[in-house]
Amino acid sequence: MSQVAVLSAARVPDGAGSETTATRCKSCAVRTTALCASMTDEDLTALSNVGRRRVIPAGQILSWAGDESNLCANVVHGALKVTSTMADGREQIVGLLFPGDFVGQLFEDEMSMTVTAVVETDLCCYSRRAFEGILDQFPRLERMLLKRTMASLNDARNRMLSLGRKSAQERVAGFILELYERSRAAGESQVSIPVSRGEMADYLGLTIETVSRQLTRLRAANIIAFVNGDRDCRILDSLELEQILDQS
Amino acid sequence: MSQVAVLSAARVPDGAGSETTATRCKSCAVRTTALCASMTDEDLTALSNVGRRRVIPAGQILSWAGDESNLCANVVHGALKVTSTMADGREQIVGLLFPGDFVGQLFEDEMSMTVTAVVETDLCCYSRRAFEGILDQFPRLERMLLKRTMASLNDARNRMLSLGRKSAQERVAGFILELYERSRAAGESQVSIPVSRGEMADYLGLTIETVSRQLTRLRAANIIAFVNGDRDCRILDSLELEQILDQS
DNA sequence: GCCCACGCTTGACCCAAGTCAATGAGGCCA
DNA sequence: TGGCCTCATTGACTTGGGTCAAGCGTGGGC
Repeated sequence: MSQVAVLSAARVPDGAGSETTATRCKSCAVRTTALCASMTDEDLTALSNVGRRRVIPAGQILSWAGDESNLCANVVHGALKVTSTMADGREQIVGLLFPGDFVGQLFEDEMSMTVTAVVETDLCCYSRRAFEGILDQFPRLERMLLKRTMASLNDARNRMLSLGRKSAQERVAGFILELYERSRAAGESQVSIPVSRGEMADYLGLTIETVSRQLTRLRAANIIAFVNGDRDCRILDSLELEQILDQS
Repeated sequence: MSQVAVLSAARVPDGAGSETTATRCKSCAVRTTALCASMTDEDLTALSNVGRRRVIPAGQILSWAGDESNLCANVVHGALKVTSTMADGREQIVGLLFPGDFVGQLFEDEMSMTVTAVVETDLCCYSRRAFEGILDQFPRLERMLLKRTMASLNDARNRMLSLGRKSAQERVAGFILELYERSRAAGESQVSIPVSRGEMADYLGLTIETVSRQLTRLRAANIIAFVNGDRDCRILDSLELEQILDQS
Protein backbone atom coordinates (compact mmCIF):
# COMPACT_ATOMS: atom_id res chain seq x y z
CA MET A 1 0.00 0.00 0.00
CA SER A 2 1.67 3.20 -1.14
CA GLN A 3 0.10 6.51 -1.77
CA VAL A 4 -0.17 10.05 -2.86
CA ALA A 5 -0.63 13.21 -0.78
CA VAL A 6 1.14 16.13 0.97
CA LEU A 7 1.40 17.83 4.31
CA SER A 8 1.22 21.30 5.73
CA ALA A 9 1.21 21.97 9.49
CA ALA A 10 3.00 19.84 12.08
CA ARG A 11 5.30 20.25 15.03
CA VAL A 12 8.84 18.99 15.03
CA PRO A 13 9.72 16.55 17.83
CA ASP A 14 12.79 17.17 20.01
CA GLY A 15 16.01 16.96 18.12
CA ALA A 16 14.58 15.29 15.04
CA GLY A 17 16.43 16.26 11.91
CA SER A 18 19.50 17.31 13.86
CA GLU A 19 21.60 14.22 13.14
CA THR A 20 23.32 14.69 9.84
CA THR A 21 24.29 11.10 9.15
CA ALA A 22 22.17 8.10 8.30
CA THR A 23 22.54 6.63 11.81
CA ARG A 24 19.00 7.76 12.63
CA CYS A 25 17.67 6.00 9.52
CA LYS A 26 19.46 2.73 10.30
CA SER A 27 17.60 2.32 13.56
CA CYS A 28 14.29 3.61 12.18
CA ALA A 29 11.20 1.56 13.01
CA VAL A 30 10.29 1.30 9.32
CA ARG A 31 13.80 0.88 7.91
CA THR A 32 12.84 -2.47 6.39
CA THR A 33 9.17 -1.92 5.63
CA ALA A 34 9.10 1.56 4.07
CA LEU A 35 10.48 2.49 0.66
CA CYS A 36 13.85 2.83 2.42
CA ALA A 37 14.08 -0.95 2.31
CA SER A 38 15.21 -0.55 -1.31
CA MET A 39 18.27 1.50 -0.26
CA THR A 40 21.62 0.32 1.07
CA ASP A 41 22.81 1.80 4.36
CA GLU A 42 25.29 3.99 2.45
CA ASP A 43 22.75 5.30 -0.03
CA LEU A 44 20.37 6.11 2.78
CA THR A 45 22.33 9.34 3.38
CA ALA A 46 20.64 10.78 0.32
CA LEU A 47 17.30 10.33 2.03
CA SER A 48 18.34 11.14 5.59
CA ASN A 49 19.76 14.47 4.46
CA VAL A 50 16.38 15.72 3.33
CA GLY A 51 14.02 13.74 5.57
CA ARG A 52 12.51 15.49 8.59
CA ARG A 53 10.57 13.82 11.36
CA ARG A 54 7.20 15.28 12.33
CA VAL A 55 4.53 14.31 14.81
CA ILE A 56 0.96 14.96 13.73
CA PRO A 57 -1.70 15.04 16.48
CA ALA A 58 -4.82 12.90 16.07
CA GLY A 59 -7.45 14.55 13.91
CA GLN A 60 -5.09 17.02 12.28
CA ILE A 61 -5.36 17.52 8.56
CA LEU A 62 -2.01 17.21 6.78
CA SER A 63 -3.23 18.57 3.50
CA TRP A 64 -6.46 19.43 1.78
CA ALA A 65 -7.46 18.31 -1.68
CA GLY A 66 -6.49 21.24 -3.90
CA ASP A 67 -3.47 22.28 -1.81
CA GLU A 68 -0.16 22.67 -3.51
CA SER A 69 1.68 19.36 -3.60
CA ASN A 70 5.05 20.10 -2.06
CA LEU A 71 5.65 17.39 0.52
CA CYS A 72 5.59 13.63 0.73
CA ALA A 73 6.35 11.25 3.58
CA ASN A 74 6.76 7.79 5.01
CA VAL A 75 4.45 6.85 7.86
CA VAL A 76 6.64 5.81 10.81
CA HIS A 77 4.03 5.35 13.51
CA GLY A 78 0.25 5.84 13.73
CA ALA A 79 -2.30 5.97 10.94
CA LEU A 80 -3.55 8.35 8.26
CA LYS A 81 -6.75 8.45 6.26
CA VAL A 82 -6.99 9.61 2.65
CA THR A 83 -10.44 11.01 1.93
CA SER A 84 -12.47 12.29 -0.96
CA THR A 85 -15.29 14.67 -0.11
CA MET A 86 -18.30 16.06 -1.97
CA ALA A 87 -19.60 19.62 -1.86
CA ASP A 88 -22.44 18.69 0.49
CA GLY A 89 -20.11 16.95 2.94
CA ARG A 90 -20.52 13.33 1.97
CA GLU A 91 -17.18 11.68 2.58
CA GLN A 92 -15.44 8.50 1.46
CA ILE A 93 -12.23 7.20 2.98
CA VAL A 94 -10.34 5.94 -0.06
CA GLY A 95 -7.28 4.72 1.81
CA LEU A 96 -5.90 4.02 5.26
CA LEU A 97 -2.14 4.32 5.68
CA PHE A 98 -0.07 2.54 8.32
CA PRO A 99 3.61 2.45 9.33
CA GLY A 100 5.78 1.78 6.29
CA ASP A 101 3.28 3.28 3.83
CA PHE A 102 4.18 6.20 1.62
CA VAL A 103 2.01 9.29 1.26
CA GLY A 104 2.28 12.10 -1.25
CA GLN A 105 1.24 13.16 -4.73
CA LEU A 106 4.36 12.97 -6.86
CA PHE A 107 4.66 14.58 -10.31
CA GLU A 108 1.52 16.62 -9.64
CA ASP A 109 1.27 20.25 -8.56
CA GLU A 110 -1.96 19.78 -6.69
CA MET A 111 -3.14 17.35 -4.04
CA SER A 112 -6.20 15.44 -5.21
CA MET A 113 -7.23 14.03 -1.84
CA THR A 114 -7.37 15.22 1.75
CA VAL A 115 -5.00 13.48 4.19
CA THR A 116 -5.75 13.40 7.94
CA ALA A 117 -4.13 11.73 10.95
CA VAL A 118 -6.62 9.36 12.58
CA VAL A 119 -4.38 8.90 15.62
CA GLU A 120 -1.17 10.68 16.64
CA THR A 121 1.19 9.91 13.79
CA ASP A 122 4.95 10.14 13.22
CA LEU A 123 6.04 10.93 9.70
CA CYS A 124 9.35 11.14 7.92
CA CYS A 125 8.76 14.05 5.53
CA TYR A 126 10.49 15.02 2.28
CA SER A 127 10.16 17.96 -0.04
CA ARG A 128 8.29 16.55 -3.01
CA ARG A 129 10.81 18.00 -5.47
CA ALA A 130 13.75 16.65 -3.52
CA PHE A 131 12.15 13.23 -3.32
CA GLU A 132 11.54 13.20 -7.06
CA GLY A 133 15.21 14.03 -7.52
CA ILE A 134 16.21 11.11 -5.32
CA LEU A 135 13.89 8.88 -7.30
CA ASP A 136 15.85 9.80 -10.43
CA GLN A 137 19.07 8.69 -8.78
CA PHE A 138 17.95 5.39 -7.31
CA PRO A 139 16.23 3.02 -9.75
CA ARG A 140 15.64 0.48 -7.02
CA LEU A 141 13.71 3.08 -5.04
CA GLU A 142 11.58 3.92 -8.07
CA ARG A 143 10.96 0.26 -8.74
CA MET A 144 9.77 -0.30 -5.19
CA LEU A 145 7.47 2.71 -5.43
CA LEU A 146 6.07 1.34 -8.69
CA LYS A 147 5.39 -2.06 -7.14
CA ARG A 148 3.70 -0.47 -4.15
CA THR A 149 1.58 1.80 -6.28
CA MET A 150 0.47 -1.24 -8.25
CA ALA A 151 -0.38 -3.02 -5.01
CA SER A 152 -2.39 0.02 -3.88
CA LEU A 153 -4.26 -0.03 -7.16
CA ASN A 154 -5.11 -3.65 -6.55
CA ASP A 155 -6.38 -2.86 -3.07
CA ALA A 156 -8.44 -0.02 -4.47
CA ARG A 157 -10.00 -2.37 -6.98
CA ASN A 158 -10.90 -4.88 -4.32
CA ARG A 159 -12.51 -2.09 -2.34
CA MET A 160 -14.53 -1.13 -5.42
CA LEU A 161 -15.99 -4.64 -5.43
CA SER A 162 -16.85 -4.23 -1.77
CA LEU A 163 -18.42 -0.77 -2.21
CA GLY A 164 -20.28 -1.65 -5.38
CA ARG A 165 -21.49 -5.17 -4.69
CA LYS A 166 -21.28 -6.26 -1.07
CA SER A 167 -23.93 -6.08 1.65
CA ALA A 168 -23.38 -4.15 4.87
CA GLN A 169 -22.70 -7.38 6.73
CA GLU A 170 -20.10 -8.48 4.20
CA ARG A 171 -18.36 -5.11 4.26
CA VAL A 172 -18.13 -4.98 8.03
CA ALA A 173 -16.98 -8.60 8.28
CA GLY A 174 -14.37 -7.89 5.59
CA PHE A 175 -13.05 -4.85 7.42
CA ILE A 176 -12.72 -6.76 10.68
CA LEU A 177 -10.87 -9.52 8.83
CA GLU A 178 -8.46 -7.01 7.23
CA LEU A 179 -7.65 -5.66 10.68
CA TYR A 180 -7.36 -9.21 11.99
CA GLU A 181 -4.79 -10.12 9.33
CA ARG A 182 -2.86 -6.94 10.06
CA SER A 183 -2.73 -7.56 13.80
CA ARG A 184 -1.93 -11.25 13.40
CA ALA A 185 0.98 -10.31 11.13
CA ALA A 186 2.15 -7.99 13.92
CA GLY A 187 1.88 -10.85 16.41
CA GLU A 188 -0.93 -9.28 18.41
CA SER A 189 -3.66 -11.49 19.84
CA GLN A 190 -6.27 -8.76 19.87
CA VAL A 191 -7.63 -6.62 17.07
CA SER A 192 -7.54 -2.93 17.79
CA ILE A 193 -9.80 -0.85 15.58
CA PRO A 194 -7.77 2.28 14.82
CA VAL A 195 -10.76 4.36 13.72
CA SER A 196 -14.07 5.60 15.09
CA ARG A 197 -17.42 4.12 14.03
CA GLY A 198 -17.95 7.17 11.85
CA GLU A 199 -14.64 6.58 10.10
CA MET A 200 -15.49 2.89 9.66
CA ALA A 201 -18.73 4.02 8.00
CA ASP A 202 -16.86 6.45 5.74
CA TYR A 203 -14.45 3.68 4.80
CA LEU A 204 -17.18 1.14 4.05
CA GLY A 205 -19.66 3.45 2.34
CA LEU A 206 -22.26 2.94 5.09
CA THR A 207 -23.75 5.00 7.94
CA ILE A 208 -22.64 4.93 11.57
CA GLU A 209 -25.89 3.27 12.58
CA THR A 210 -25.55 0.46 10.06
CA VAL A 211 -21.96 -0.22 11.10
CA SER A 212 -23.00 -0.31 14.74
CA ARG A 213 -25.91 -2.66 14.05
CA GLN A 214 -23.69 -5.04 12.08
CA LEU A 215 -21.10 -5.11 14.83
CA THR A 216 -23.83 -5.83 17.35
CA ARG A 217 -24.99 -8.66 15.13
CA LEU A 218 -21.47 -10.16 14.98
CA ARG A 219 -21.22 -9.81 18.75
CA ALA A 220 -24.64 -11.42 19.30
CA ALA A 221 -23.58 -14.34 17.06
CA ASN A 222 -20.45 -14.83 19.21
CA ILE A 223 -18.20 -14.17 16.24
CA ILE A 224 -16.42 -11.23 17.84
CA ALA A 225 -16.26 -9.83 21.39
CA PHE A 226 -15.31 -6.37 22.53
CA VAL A 227 -12.84 -5.86 25.35
CA ASN A 228 -12.24 -2.55 27.19
CA GLY A 229 -14.71 -0.40 25.31
CA ASP A 230 -15.44 -0.42 21.60
CA ARG A 231 -12.03 -0.04 20.01
CA ASP A 232 -10.53 -3.43 20.83
CA CYS A 233 -12.02 -6.76 19.98
CA ARG A 234 -11.23 -10.43 19.99
CA ILE A 235 -12.10 -12.73 17.07
CA LEU A 236 -13.98 -15.72 18.43
CA ASP A 237 -14.84 -17.38 15.13
CA SER A 238 -12.66 -16.31 12.20
CA LEU A 239 -13.99 -19.15 10.03
CA GLU A 240 -17.51 -17.83 10.35
CA LEU A 241 -16.20 -14.34 9.48
CA GLU A 242 -14.56 -15.66 6.33
CA GLN A 243 -17.73 -17.54 5.49
CA ILE A 244 -19.74 -14.32 5.65
CA LEU A 245 -17.28 -12.87 3.16
CA ASP A 246 -16.77 -15.26 0.31
CA GLN A 247 -19.76 -17.51 -0.02
CA SER A 248 -22.86 -15.50 0.64
CA MET B 1 -4.86 4.78 -16.83
CA SER B 2 -2.51 1.79 -16.82
CA GLN B 3 -3.26 -1.65 -15.65
CA VAL B 4 -2.62 -5.22 -14.79
CA ALA B 5 -3.64 -8.43 -16.59
CA VAL B 6 -2.68 -11.19 -19.03
CA LEU B 7 -3.96 -12.79 -22.16
CA SER B 8 -4.51 -16.25 -23.49
CA ALA B 9 -6.33 -16.98 -26.76
CA ALA B 10 -6.40 -14.66 -29.77
CA ARG B 11 -5.90 -14.77 -33.50
CA VAL B 12 -3.08 -13.00 -35.24
CA PRO B 13 -4.08 -10.49 -37.93
CA ASP B 14 -2.54 -10.73 -41.41
CA GLY B 15 1.16 -10.07 -41.44
CA ALA B 16 1.36 -8.68 -37.94
CA GLY B 17 4.67 -9.39 -36.28
CA SER B 18 6.36 -10.07 -39.58
CA GLU B 19 8.15 -6.71 -39.91
CA THR B 20 11.36 -6.89 -37.98
CA THR B 21 12.11 -3.17 -37.72
CA ALA B 22 10.38 -0.45 -35.80
CA THR B 23 8.66 0.94 -38.90
CA ARG B 24 5.41 -0.64 -37.82
CA CYS B 25 5.69 1.05 -34.41
CA LYS B 26 6.38 4.48 -35.88
CA SER B 27 3.05 4.56 -37.66
CA CYS B 28 1.13 2.89 -34.83
CA ALA B 29 -2.17 4.53 -33.85
CA VAL B 30 -1.06 4.79 -30.23
CA ARG B 31 2.60 5.69 -30.83
CA THR B 32 2.16 8.95 -28.89
CA THR B 33 -0.49 7.97 -26.38
CA ALA B 34 0.67 4.56 -25.14
CA LEU B 35 3.74 3.93 -22.97
CA CYS B 36 5.73 3.93 -26.22
CA ALA B 37 5.51 7.73 -26.12
CA SER B 38 8.38 7.60 -23.62
CA MET B 39 10.68 5.94 -26.16
CA THR B 40 12.67 7.46 -29.01
CA ASP B 41 12.16 6.03 -32.49
CA GLU B 42 15.52 4.25 -32.23
CA ASP B 43 14.82 2.72 -28.83
CA LEU B 44 11.48 1.49 -30.04
CA THR B 45 13.22 -1.46 -31.68
CA ALA B 46 13.57 -3.01 -28.25
CA LEU B 47 9.77 -3.03 -27.95
CA SER B 48 8.91 -3.83 -31.56
CA ASN B 49 11.14 -6.93 -31.46
CA VAL B 50 9.01 -8.54 -28.77
CA GLY B 51 5.60 -6.94 -29.40
CA ARG B 52 2.99 -8.98 -31.26
CA ARG B 53 -0.30 -7.66 -32.56
CA ARG B 54 -3.47 -9.55 -31.70
CA VAL B 55 -7.14 -9.00 -32.40
CA ILE B 56 -9.53 -10.07 -29.64
CA PRO B 57 -13.19 -10.58 -30.60
CA ALA B 58 -15.90 -8.83 -28.57
CA GLY B 59 -16.79 -10.73 -25.42
CA GLN B 60 -13.63 -12.83 -25.35
CA ILE B 61 -11.87 -13.22 -22.04
CA LEU B 62 -8.15 -12.43 -22.24
CA SER B 63 -7.32 -13.80 -18.85
CA TRP B 64 -9.05 -14.99 -15.72
CA ALA B 65 -8.26 -13.89 -12.21
CA GLY B 66 -5.93 -16.60 -10.92
CA ASP B 67 -4.32 -17.33 -14.31
CA GLU B 68 -0.59 -17.26 -14.59
CA SER B 69 0.61 -13.74 -15.36
CA ASN B 70 2.76 -14.10 -18.45
CA LEU B 71 1.59 -11.43 -20.86
CA CYS B 72 0.95 -7.71 -20.89
CA ALA B 73 -0.17 -5.37 -23.66
CA ASN B 74 -1.00 -1.93 -24.96
CA VAL B 75 -4.56 -1.39 -26.15
CA VAL B 76 -4.35 -0.18 -29.77
CA HIS B 77 -8.01 -0.15 -30.70
CA GLY B 78 -11.25 -1.12 -28.95
CA ALA B 79 -11.97 -1.46 -25.25
CA LEU B 80 -11.33 -3.88 -22.39
CA LYS B 81 -13.00 -4.32 -19.03
CA VAL B 82 -11.19 -5.37 -15.87
CA THR B 83 -13.56 -7.15 -13.51
CA SER B 84 -13.62 -8.58 -10.03
CA THR B 85 -16.15 -11.33 -9.37
CA MET B 86 -17.57 -13.00 -6.27
CA ALA B 87 -18.29 -16.71 -5.82
CA ASP B 88 -22.02 -16.21 -6.32
CA GLY B 89 -21.51 -14.28 -9.56
CA ARG B 90 -21.81 -10.70 -8.39
CA GLU B 91 -19.50 -8.68 -10.60
CA GLN B 92 -17.86 -5.29 -10.43
CA ILE B 93 -16.09 -3.65 -13.35
CA VAL B 94 -13.07 -2.05 -11.69
CA GLY B 95 -11.63 -0.50 -14.82
CA LEU B 96 -12.30 0.22 -18.47
CA LEU B 97 -9.30 0.39 -20.81
CA PHE B 98 -9.15 2.29 -24.07
CA PRO B 99 -6.57 2.80 -26.83
CA GLY B 100 -3.25 3.86 -25.32
CA ASP B 101 -3.90 2.14 -21.99
CA PHE B 102 -1.63 -0.56 -20.67
CA VAL B 103 -2.88 -3.87 -19.33
CA GLY B 104 -1.01 -6.53 -17.42
CA GLN B 105 0.04 -7.60 -13.96
CA LEU B 106 3.78 -6.97 -13.73
CA PHE B 107 6.02 -8.40 -11.02
CA GLU B 108 3.27 -10.84 -10.01
CA ASP B 109 2.94 -14.51 -10.93
CA GLU B 110 -0.83 -14.50 -10.85
CA MET B 111 -3.49 -12.31 -12.40
CA SER B 112 -5.71 -10.76 -9.76
CA MET B 113 -8.52 -9.62 -12.05
CA THR B 114 -10.34 -10.94 -15.11
CA VAL B 115 -9.83 -9.00 -18.35
CA THR B 116 -12.39 -9.16 -21.16
CA ALA B 117 -12.81 -7.41 -24.51
CA VAL B 118 -16.06 -5.43 -24.54
CA VAL B 119 -15.79 -4.80 -28.29
CA GLU B 120 -13.37 -6.21 -30.86
CA THR B 121 -10.00 -5.05 -29.63
CA ASP B 122 -6.50 -4.78 -31.10
CA LEU B 123 -3.65 -5.31 -28.68
CA CYS B 124 0.10 -5.04 -28.89
CA CYS B 125 1.22 -7.89 -26.63
CA TYR B 126 4.48 -8.55 -24.81
CA SER B 127 5.75 -11.42 -22.76
CA ARG B 128 5.55 -10.14 -19.19
CA ARG B 129 9.13 -11.18 -18.44
CA ALA B 130 10.44 -9.54 -21.60
CA PHE B 131 8.56 -6.35 -20.82
CA GLU B 132 9.99 -6.29 -17.31
CA GLY B 133 13.42 -6.62 -18.84
CA ILE B 134 12.77 -3.67 -21.13
CA LEU B 135 11.56 -1.66 -18.14
CA ASP B 136 14.96 -2.25 -16.53
CA GLN B 137 16.69 -0.80 -19.57
CA PHE B 138 14.55 2.28 -20.13
CA PRO B 139 14.08 4.48 -17.06
CA ARG B 140 11.84 6.85 -19.00
CA LEU B 141 9.49 3.97 -19.79
CA GLU B 142 9.39 2.94 -16.15
CA ARG B 143 8.75 6.53 -15.11
CA MET B 144 5.83 6.82 -17.51
CA LEU B 145 4.39 3.55 -16.22
CA LEU B 146 4.73 4.85 -12.66
CA LYS B 147 2.90 8.07 -13.51
CA ARG B 148 0.13 6.18 -15.24
CA THR B 149 -0.26 3.73 -12.40
CA MET B 150 -0.55 6.68 -10.03
CA ALA B 151 -3.20 8.23 -12.30
CA SER B 152 -5.07 4.92 -12.32
CA LEU B 153 -4.96 4.85 -8.55
CA ASN B 154 -6.46 8.32 -8.50
CA ASP B 155 -9.24 7.26 -10.85
CA ALA B 156 -9.90 4.23 -8.69
CA ARG B 157 -10.22 6.45 -5.65
CA ASN B 158 -12.66 8.74 -7.37
CA ARG B 159 -14.72 5.71 -8.32
CA MET B 160 -14.70 4.62 -4.68
CA LEU B 161 -16.37 7.92 -3.79
CA SER B 162 -18.94 7.27 -6.48
CA LEU B 163 -19.62 3.67 -5.42
CA GLY B 164 -19.65 4.43 -1.72
CA ARG B 165 -21.47 7.73 -1.56
CA LYS B 166 -23.29 8.73 -4.72
CA SER B 167 -26.93 8.12 -5.67
CA ALA B 168 -27.90 6.17 -8.78
CA GLN B 169 -28.67 9.39 -10.61
CA GLU B 170 -25.29 10.89 -9.77
CA ARG B 171 -23.43 7.75 -10.84
CA VAL B 172 -25.18 7.53 -14.19
CA ALA B 173 -24.78 11.25 -14.87
CA GLY B 174 -21.11 10.96 -13.94
CA PHE B 175 -20.57 8.06 -16.30
CA ILE B 176 -22.22 9.87 -19.21
CA LEU B 177 -20.02 12.89 -18.48
CA GLU B 178 -16.87 10.75 -18.45
CA LEU B 179 -17.79 9.40 -21.86
CA TYR B 180 -18.66 12.90 -23.03
CA GLU B 181 -15.21 14.23 -22.05
CA ARG B 182 -13.58 11.29 -23.79
CA SER B 183 -15.48 11.79 -27.03
CA ARG B 184 -15.05 15.57 -26.97
CA ALA B 185 -11.31 15.07 -26.58
CA ALA B 186 -11.48 12.81 -29.64
CA GLY B 187 -13.34 15.53 -31.55
CA GLU B 188 -16.58 13.55 -31.83
CA SER B 189 -19.89 15.35 -31.59
CA GLN B 190 -21.78 12.32 -30.33
CA VAL B 191 -21.22 10.14 -27.30
CA SER B 192 -21.05 6.45 -28.09
CA ILE B 193 -21.56 4.20 -25.11
CA PRO B 194 -19.06 1.36 -25.62
CA VAL B 195 -20.76 -1.02 -23.18
CA SER B 196 -24.11 -2.70 -22.68
CA ARG B 197 -26.58 -1.61 -19.99
CA GLY B 198 -25.53 -4.62 -17.97
CA GLU B 199 -21.88 -3.58 -18.14
CA MET B 200 -22.82 -0.02 -17.20
CA ALA B 201 -24.58 -1.48 -14.16
CA ASP B 202 -21.53 -3.57 -13.27
CA TYR B 203 -19.33 -0.50 -13.62
CA LEU B 204 -21.57 1.71 -11.48
CA GLY B 205 -22.50 -0.83 -8.81
CA LEU B 206 -26.19 -0.76 -9.78
CA THR B 207 -28.66 -3.08 -11.53
CA ILE B 208 -29.62 -2.98 -15.20
CA GLU B 209 -33.09 -1.77 -14.30
CA THR B 210 -31.84 1.14 -12.23
CA VAL B 211 -29.43 2.23 -14.97
CA SER B 212 -32.23 2.05 -17.53
CA ARG B 213 -34.60 4.06 -15.34
CA GLN B 214 -32.01 6.77 -14.74
CA LEU B 215 -31.27 7.06 -18.45
CA THR B 216 -34.97 7.35 -19.13
CA ARG B 217 -35.14 10.10 -16.54
CA LEU B 218 -32.27 12.02 -18.21
CA ARG B 219 -33.98 11.56 -21.55
CA ALA B 220 -37.34 12.74 -20.20
CA ALA B 221 -35.65 15.84 -18.75
CA ASN B 222 -34.18 16.64 -22.17
CA ILE B 223 -30.65 16.35 -20.83
CA ILE B 224 -29.63 13.59 -23.23
CA ALA B 225 -31.16 12.11 -26.38
CA PHE B 226 -30.51 8.75 -27.98
CA VAL B 227 -29.83 8.44 -31.68
CA ASN B 228 -29.87 5.19 -33.70
CA GLY B 229 -30.73 2.83 -30.86
CA ASP B 230 -29.42 2.88 -27.33
CA ARG B 231 -25.65 2.94 -27.76
CA ASP B 232 -25.23 6.48 -29.11
CA CYS B 233 -26.45 9.63 -27.51
CA ARG B 234 -26.25 13.37 -27.80
CA ILE B 235 -25.75 15.64 -24.78
CA LEU B 236 -28.42 18.33 -24.86
CA ASP B 237 -27.62 19.98 -21.52
CA SER B 238 -24.14 19.30 -20.19
CA LEU B 239 -24.47 22.02 -17.54
CA GLU B 240 -27.44 20.26 -16.04
CA LEU B 241 -25.48 16.99 -16.10
CA GLU B 242 -22.61 18.61 -14.22
CA GLN B 243 -25.07 20.11 -11.78
CA ILE B 244 -26.46 16.68 -10.98
CA LEU B 245 -22.91 15.62 -10.20
CA ASP B 246 -21.28 18.12 -7.92
CA GLN B 247 -23.91 20.02 -6.02
CA SER B 248 -26.62 17.64 -5.00
C1' DG C 1 -41.18 -12.99 -44.49
C1' DC C 2 -41.44 -15.13 -40.07
C1' DC C 3 -39.78 -16.32 -35.74
C1' DC C 4 -36.97 -16.39 -32.08
C1' DA C 5 -33.40 -14.51 -29.12
C1' DC C 6 -31.42 -11.01 -26.85
C1' DG C 7 -31.07 -6.54 -24.91
C1' DC C 8 -33.66 -2.72 -23.20
C1' DT C 9 -37.55 -0.63 -20.85
C1' DT C 10 -41.34 -0.30 -17.70
C1' DG C 11 -44.38 -1.49 -13.85
C1' DA C 12 -45.54 -3.39 -9.24
C1' DC C 13 -43.78 -4.70 -5.10
C1' DC C 14 -40.29 -5.41 -1.34
C1' DC C 15 -36.51 -4.95 1.67
C1' DA C 16 -31.79 -3.47 3.20
C1' DA C 17 -29.98 0.37 4.62
C1' DG C 18 -30.75 5.25 5.55
C1' DT C 19 -32.94 8.85 8.62
C1' DC C 20 -34.47 10.68 12.78
C1' DA C 21 -34.60 10.50 17.55
C1' DA C 22 -33.80 8.83 22.20
C1' DT C 23 -30.80 6.69 25.45
C1' DG C 24 -26.50 5.10 27.43
C1' DA C 25 -21.55 5.00 28.67
C1' DG C 26 -17.15 6.93 29.44
C1' DG C 27 -13.86 10.70 29.90
C1' DC C 28 -12.72 15.41 31.26
C1' DC C 29 -12.93 19.62 33.58
C1' DA C 30 -14.72 22.64 37.20
C1' DT D 1 -19.19 15.03 42.56
C1' DG D 2 -21.64 16.61 39.09
C1' DG D 3 -22.29 18.39 34.53
C1' DC D 4 -20.96 18.27 29.98
C1' DC D 5 -19.51 16.55 25.65
C1' DT D 6 -18.46 13.11 22.51
C1' DC D 7 -19.19 8.68 20.74
C1' DA D 8 -21.78 4.36 20.41
C1' DT D 9 -26.03 1.83 20.54
C1' DT D 10 -30.83 0.94 19.84
C1' DG D 11 -35.58 1.68 18.18
C1' DA D 12 -39.20 3.32 14.97
C1' DC D 13 -40.03 4.72 10.55
C1' DT D 14 -38.97 5.88 5.55
C1' DT D 15 -37.12 5.21 1.10
C1' DG D 16 -33.94 4.40 -2.82
C1' DG D 17 -32.85 0.96 -5.33
C1' DG D 18 -33.27 -4.12 -5.81
C1' DT D 19 -36.30 -8.03 -7.44
C1' DC D 20 -39.57 -10.16 -10.21
C1' DA D 21 -42.25 -10.16 -14.16
C1' DA D 22 -44.21 -8.38 -18.37
C1' DG D 23 -43.72 -6.06 -22.70
C1' DC D 24 -41.19 -4.24 -26.73
C1' DG D 25 -38.03 -3.66 -30.65
C1' DT D 26 -34.38 -4.93 -33.54
C1' DG D 27 -31.57 -8.03 -35.94
C1' DG D 28 -30.10 -12.62 -37.47
C1' DG D 29 -31.12 -17.24 -39.22
C1' DC D 30 -33.78 -20.07 -42.01
